[in-house]
Amino acid sequence: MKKQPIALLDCNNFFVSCERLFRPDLLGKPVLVLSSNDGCVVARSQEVKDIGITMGVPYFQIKDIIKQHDVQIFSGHLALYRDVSRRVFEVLHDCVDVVEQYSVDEAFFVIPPDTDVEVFITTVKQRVEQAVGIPVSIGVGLSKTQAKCAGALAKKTNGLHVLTEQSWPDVAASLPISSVWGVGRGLSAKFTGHGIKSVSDLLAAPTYQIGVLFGVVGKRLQAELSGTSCDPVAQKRMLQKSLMSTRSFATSTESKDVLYDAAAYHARHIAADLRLMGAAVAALQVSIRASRHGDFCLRGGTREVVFTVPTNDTFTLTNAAESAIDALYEAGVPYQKVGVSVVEITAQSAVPHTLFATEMTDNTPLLKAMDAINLAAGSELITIGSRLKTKSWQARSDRRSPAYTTRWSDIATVSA
DNA sequence: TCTGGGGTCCTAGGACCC
DNA sequence: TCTGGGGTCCTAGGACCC
Repeated sequence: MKKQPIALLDCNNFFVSCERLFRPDLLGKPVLVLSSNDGCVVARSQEVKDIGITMGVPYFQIKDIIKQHDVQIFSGHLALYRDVSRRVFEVLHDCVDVVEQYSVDEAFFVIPPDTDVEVFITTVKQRVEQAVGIPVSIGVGLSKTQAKCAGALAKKTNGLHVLTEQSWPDVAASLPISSVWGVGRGLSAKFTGHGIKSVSDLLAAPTYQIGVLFGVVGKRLQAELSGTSCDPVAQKRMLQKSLMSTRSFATSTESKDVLYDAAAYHARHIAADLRLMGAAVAALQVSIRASRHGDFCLRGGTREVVFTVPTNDTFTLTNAAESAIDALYEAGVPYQKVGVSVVEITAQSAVPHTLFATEMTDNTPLLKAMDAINLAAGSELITIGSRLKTKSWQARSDRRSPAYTTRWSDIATVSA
């Protein structure tokens, strides 16, 4: 059977492109987007990359250079980006059958059989860019890993790159092993230590030796790079395996009430997400941490609460989260972060009826109504489990753009 | 003074069993 | 004084990704 090429569609400088969508005056100007709490750089326009500002660098370290080059700054606005992302992939789904969304700004898809690859991806790129207005790149190879390599090359040219059997050996020789998808700092150092510096070096190494030294991860990388796909494009999106909500505080705190409040905030957001997914969970984990950069960096911990029956009930989850805080809290520690996560997510339809729940109240109608109101408001109008009147612990987002697409009051006005 | 948030997968090691 | 070997399952932690 002939191998069907795999493509990767990647939105260019995605968060920056989203901001520019509603601020076309910023096209061609240096723009960057900051993480929550305006902590560090998470997206850069090409102009910002050219200045030499690197990914993930703390904001306070680059304030001078930002001023010097008149860089435009935005606080990360995930709701906006998610909405734009949804539109991008809607168009992609219109173009192809087999699509696997990989992240908020990337998706793999299978090139349909008997298609001219170049023509096909050119059309896809044009359709997305015309319909949504976000510039995208597309790379094509025989595996996801090859497609990622092609995608990187695409960004350096006109946004399209197709690897062929003829071009691949030269490309492989020019690609450092550290640039490969799945090769991070640790693996890269280990590869280099064994004399494997480029993709060709890895392809030339005996497979059994790679297996011994690098385990299944190494063998899979080698196969994928040689054009044998080990990870097919998944047509159906399965239920995700875990879900978490975490946030650093604007400033650290020793207040237990703040921890309660933050834990409840995360728990009810997870509960709402679960209901949206039609899913339930059997356990919830809460973790609290002090600052990573200080005397208390090792303080904190994780606590799990198990439910007798899988649930997505906001009251149950917030109560569990607060009881976990009770167990974890130590007076006198300046806490910086609270996170709540759930694993083993199951479809709600698969939740068994229990023999043990004696008088379980069914809050479903109430919670459904609450979800609908909050969704329509575009913010948390109704909350459960809050103890504090203010959200003083919440992160700073001083330079956040309006919710152009998800909040009625923020819709852009057009004058003609 | 100020360093993100949300995921997946793999591995090693312990508990437990026969 | 002697004290197996092999298997499974679970968990915590690490590496990696966007």
